[in-house]
Amino acid sequence: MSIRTRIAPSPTGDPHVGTAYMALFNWAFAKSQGGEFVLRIEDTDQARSSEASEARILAALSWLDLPWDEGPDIGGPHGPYRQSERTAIYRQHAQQLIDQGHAFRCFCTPERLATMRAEQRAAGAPVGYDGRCLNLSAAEVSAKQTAGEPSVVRMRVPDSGECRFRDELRGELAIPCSQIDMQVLLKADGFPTYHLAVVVDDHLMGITHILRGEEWINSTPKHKLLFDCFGWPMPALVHLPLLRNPDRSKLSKRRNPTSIDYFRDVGYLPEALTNYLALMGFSMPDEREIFPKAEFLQAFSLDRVSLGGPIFDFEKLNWLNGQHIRGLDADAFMDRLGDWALNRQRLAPLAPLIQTRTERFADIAAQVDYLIGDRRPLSEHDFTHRKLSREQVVEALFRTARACDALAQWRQEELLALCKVNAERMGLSLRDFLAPLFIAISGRAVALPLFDSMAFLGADVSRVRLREALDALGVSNKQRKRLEKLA
RNA sequence: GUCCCCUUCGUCUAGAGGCCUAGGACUCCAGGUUUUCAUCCUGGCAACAGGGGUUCGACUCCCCUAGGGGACGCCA
Repeated sequence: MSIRTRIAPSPTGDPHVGTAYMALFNWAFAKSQGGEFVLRIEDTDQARSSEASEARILAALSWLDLPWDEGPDIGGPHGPYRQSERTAIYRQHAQQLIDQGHAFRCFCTPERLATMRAEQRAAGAPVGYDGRCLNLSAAEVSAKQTAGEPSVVRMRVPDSGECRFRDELRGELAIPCSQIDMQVLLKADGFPTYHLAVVVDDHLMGITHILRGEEWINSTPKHKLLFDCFGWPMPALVHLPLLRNPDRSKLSKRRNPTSIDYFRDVGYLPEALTNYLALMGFSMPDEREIFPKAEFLQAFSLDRVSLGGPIFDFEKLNWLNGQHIRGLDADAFMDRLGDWALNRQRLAPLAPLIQTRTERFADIAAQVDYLIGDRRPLSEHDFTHRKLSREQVVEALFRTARACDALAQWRQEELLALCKVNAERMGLSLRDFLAPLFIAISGRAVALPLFDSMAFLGADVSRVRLREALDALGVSNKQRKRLEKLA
């Protein structure tokens, strides 16, 4: 049987470099053995999923040149490849589980569940559903349903024993059943949770090997149980290590740029990024470090995968990107540079801003330098302001950085709104509040409009610049603690 | 708190019981090439988490401890 792997991103934000990492390994594993690589969109979270995000993920994976054989855009024999279009399938399977006694209706409110968890945690017990609705009679269930009470479907879990499964890199793993929660399978809105959808789809789409992040090991028993209930064979499992921040925590946008678009925008070559990602947990048999994707594919083998969580090291990525750039011949170099810098599509949003401010084309470079390339390095005295104290400058930057970290949608209106709110809280005019931000983002007091600039630069670059500004000002731990308590 | 995973230079890693005086790469340092800088070349600093076993022999196998990470959502 032919090998089939998949990448199953959730379109809930920026295309994440972790998705690229998993896609690369899934792609390499399948393709190295003549198999297929499937792209499936896991958009079962109605509140957070967006078409825009899906489009960006597809574009990002295309940019990295990780082509999929089946997917929402190109179809295939196992479609649809978007989970929101498969809800009937999940409902039918959930019903089957109920009919066979493997699942049950639960009417507990989110509020009750939250209190329950808080109590369990306080008591030091394993946190999980307490089984209140476990033994509702059929009559009780239908009475509640006709009364219009919202409900979910939960899976039943054996209350003793342990769940065993095999990880191709770690061998046999066992997790006590007491640790497995009675997971919600179907939400009140009729959409499946990840756990139901992933099992049903992986089976129906003929996935033979699941390469995913280590963070999933603990929920594997839920999946194993479901595969068993349905009487389906479990795909082979490969849990890859997680990419880490320098402090070894899971890579996060709060501490590092994580959007694939960031890497494109600041001028990394896609082949350099995939090359670098291939080095995370994998090594060539001859220890070569600079190689094209085709050779990675050729050499790929699970027994060359290591398990320690690799720290994402921009220094080494920069070196590697330099190697790839210098490896280009002059023509290719010019083409690639042109695609990056003088890209019509990329520059389009800038045109209306620059045109009105230009008398000679020579004026342009100085206006956009901080948008096309890096902003100049900052020091403390760049932030001296005629009205604002140093403390106020720091606070304005901190508030903005914090709000930006939490921002779901990187849009001008949202940015303006968050600045207005924070300026008001500090009792400052918007103009004064924005002054340090201009410095942080552009490196100067007078620049193109701030929110246009931030929108153009994107979330990751903007966040990095705000963090760097705070670093330049040298915020003490004491001050940081005070700032973190601010409303 | 409960459970699970992981552990070789600061970082990415090689290492499948003797090839190990532990190798390579990034960073850093020193020298060389270069009108400057960068590239490039040469050299250097730097690690088997600790403790017990098993074995003639342990970086490699087992156990314990420690450290790190992850999971515990009607998120994925």
